[in-house]
Amino acid sequence: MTKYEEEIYRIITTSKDHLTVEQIYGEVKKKYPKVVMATIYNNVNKLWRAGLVRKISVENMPDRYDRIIKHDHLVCPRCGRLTDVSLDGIADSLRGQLGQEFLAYDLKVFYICPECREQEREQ
Amino acid sequence: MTKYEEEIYRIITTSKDHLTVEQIYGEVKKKYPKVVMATIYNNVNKLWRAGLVRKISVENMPDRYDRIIKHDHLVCPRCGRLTDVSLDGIADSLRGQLGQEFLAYDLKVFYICPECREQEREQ
DNA sequence: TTTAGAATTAGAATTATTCTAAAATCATTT
DNA sequence: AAATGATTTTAGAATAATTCTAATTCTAAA
Repeated sequence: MTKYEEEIYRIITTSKDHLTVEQIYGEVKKKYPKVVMATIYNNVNKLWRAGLVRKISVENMPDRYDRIIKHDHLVCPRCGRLTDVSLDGIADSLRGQLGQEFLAYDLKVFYICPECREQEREQ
Repeated sequence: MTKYEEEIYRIITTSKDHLTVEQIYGEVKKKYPKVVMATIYNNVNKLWRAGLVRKISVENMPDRYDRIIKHDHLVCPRCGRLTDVSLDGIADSLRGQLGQEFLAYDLKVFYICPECREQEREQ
């Protein structure tokens, strides 16, 4: 691993949030102020292709990066907030219903997050 | 509905495939050769915001559009092919496990499609 | 040290998408 | 049918996101 790979890997896997390349860029800059965007792209893609980080795509939102460890996501369509959640039994259910092997699955549940629900009440 | 909205809606909802804006553009052009890309973007976004079509985002693939009718997707990470599939019991399982209401969910199952599996065997 | 290979940089190039203002179209009222 | 105002479409510029390329720097082995 090169220093940037290592740093970017560390940032993605230790962050509580789900970071965009823009945000990762901001973080890497704190330690290596001269880094350029191309390096962030190079390295997140490398990490992603190597299966070391996970990329999360949601319609009309920038891609975000996450640790690999298996979990699902709640997505608030109002504010874009992602929340980790672990749902049981999905893989078993898929295995039962699909007549074939699968590699992985990706489950997003859309809901209005508490903050947005609160805001709505205020209006 | 304007003529383009109508045409684009028809194209998305009657296609067997899951079309990109590029492909929708190609289709609309058959009937209205002078149409420009901006019109496609305007109208798919309008349809999407109105909840009349669904947008599908998969990492490292262009967004695609689909009919609204509820179903899940198999995704082949090799070739990008999307296949419709209807999986039962997911919503119930979510309702049981989440302590809160949700709006919708989005489930993608990654698998190597028959064509790609075949290709692999040939090598 | 020198050198070969990999990593990083800078910036250009490409692609995707949005924005803006003008032109065209449409529906409605006169 | 002509005039009006509202909406839609167009063209092209502007912006944003991402990739590419070639030059430079770094690293580690000979």
